Amino acid sequence: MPQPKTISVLKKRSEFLAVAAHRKRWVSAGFIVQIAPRDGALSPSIAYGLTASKKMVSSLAVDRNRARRRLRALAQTFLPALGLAHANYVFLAKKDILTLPYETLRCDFEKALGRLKV
RNA sequence: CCAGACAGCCGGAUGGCCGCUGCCUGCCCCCUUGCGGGGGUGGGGAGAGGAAAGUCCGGGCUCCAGACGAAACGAUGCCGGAUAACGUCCGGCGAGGGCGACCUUAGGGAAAGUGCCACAGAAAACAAACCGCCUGCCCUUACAAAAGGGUCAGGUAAGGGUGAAAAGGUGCGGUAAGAGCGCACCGCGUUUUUGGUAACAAAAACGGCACGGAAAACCCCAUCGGGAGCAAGACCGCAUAGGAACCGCACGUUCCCUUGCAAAAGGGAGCGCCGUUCUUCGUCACGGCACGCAGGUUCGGGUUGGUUGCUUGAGGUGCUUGGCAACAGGCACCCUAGAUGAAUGGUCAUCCCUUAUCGCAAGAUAAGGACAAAACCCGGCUUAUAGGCUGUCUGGCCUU
RNA sequence: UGGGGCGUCGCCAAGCGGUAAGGCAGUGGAUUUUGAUUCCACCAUGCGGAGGUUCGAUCCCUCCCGCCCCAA
Repeated sequence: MPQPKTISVLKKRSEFLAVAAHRKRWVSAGFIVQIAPRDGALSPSIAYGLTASKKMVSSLAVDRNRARRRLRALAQTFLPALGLAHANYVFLAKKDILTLPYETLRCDFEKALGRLKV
């Protein structure tokens, strides 16, 4: 729940590529999670990035924005408690994230984070 | 009440919990001489659209380019007005559609020129004779008349058939048969007059039909247009390097002045050459005529961070004045998103609406909530759009 | 942001004002004992969609839809 700032956001293209190159991921119905180790010296020990592409989600900007917001809501709420320290996460949205109930997404989120190790 | 036309508006509502991005602000800490900056933690307030879309036009703004003109290229195209501008809007005109309210309209020029009009048809554009009709001549029956005929000579655009289109239409006269050959009306053209700013309309006279379509075929005429775009542009930081290769250079000439004995040097003017603007050309302007600096092209290498531009603007709302209107003027009030792997939300509840099922009904349950999200900013156009509301008008039916 | 191009049968495609070539594939038949090859025949509710110009549009014009490429 509301904690002092313990997570930050990935913004650079090179950071996204580094996480993808680590090749560890978990696939669920609504999204895909990728994980990579994070430099321990950086002050927030967890960081995440979001991707909603035209190919995987929808060609409409409205749908892509909604998919990204649902993912961001999940990450902001549960990642500080469930995420591993010194890790970078990247979430890729899939088309079904627009229609799945929130409760299902929450269960998938917990399961995916439990399975992934650096 | 039904059907319809036009104009305008809305684009789910309220609340709880948890968040995001700017702005204002209280407190604490750190850096700084100071201005100020950074971090933490509270509070307040703001936060997608009518199309934000497609990127089809027009501008503002910014940078680049020495000025102007012509050609080329592109766009527009009835008339008048509005506007910063437009291919937009408003008001008219003409043409077409609808019983009507109203709607549609790329609508300059075809006697400046070139080209096109397939098939069919005799003929498709300085018209033309296939059938037919008529006259003459000739032949035959049977001398003439009449009828029939002809590898004959003419006349004829009334009739036939073809075609999208056949060279004014209808009627009367006229004729060998016909024909604007003549006349009346209609159409067309020219001229004049009247009304109108104009497009155009109306009337009169004359002409006697001359002028087919098509310019969304080329084209001509008129008007407009310099190019690129906020990834424009500016600043800071970082990094690399002070790279490599190649290209080009007119080495002019005449006169005058100054210094000098002279050689020569400096300055000025003319001609010539070279360079400088956007595809080309021209006129003018500016600069140059040097063995040394600068220039151009290509290759190689580095950065793809931050700040700014960035939201006060042809701005909104209300009242009012002018105008048929688009719109313009005046006064008052208001400040209403500024993100950049890109905020403006997630979730829950109640209500509203729609659909489905159950039910006589009240109602219950379930599913769902149109299109579509700013990316420098405006004015338009086009396209998408569930459901709903308001006003004016038209046609029909019923009742009084 | 700016610029350019393409949609024609299941596939590859020509045509670019006058009734839509051709090849591959498919279907049927002939040849063959059978198959391949070869030969013959058949195969497009109308050229991505909607309007307009024209007598007539795949072609010309306008607006949409889908796809691709280039520059920064």
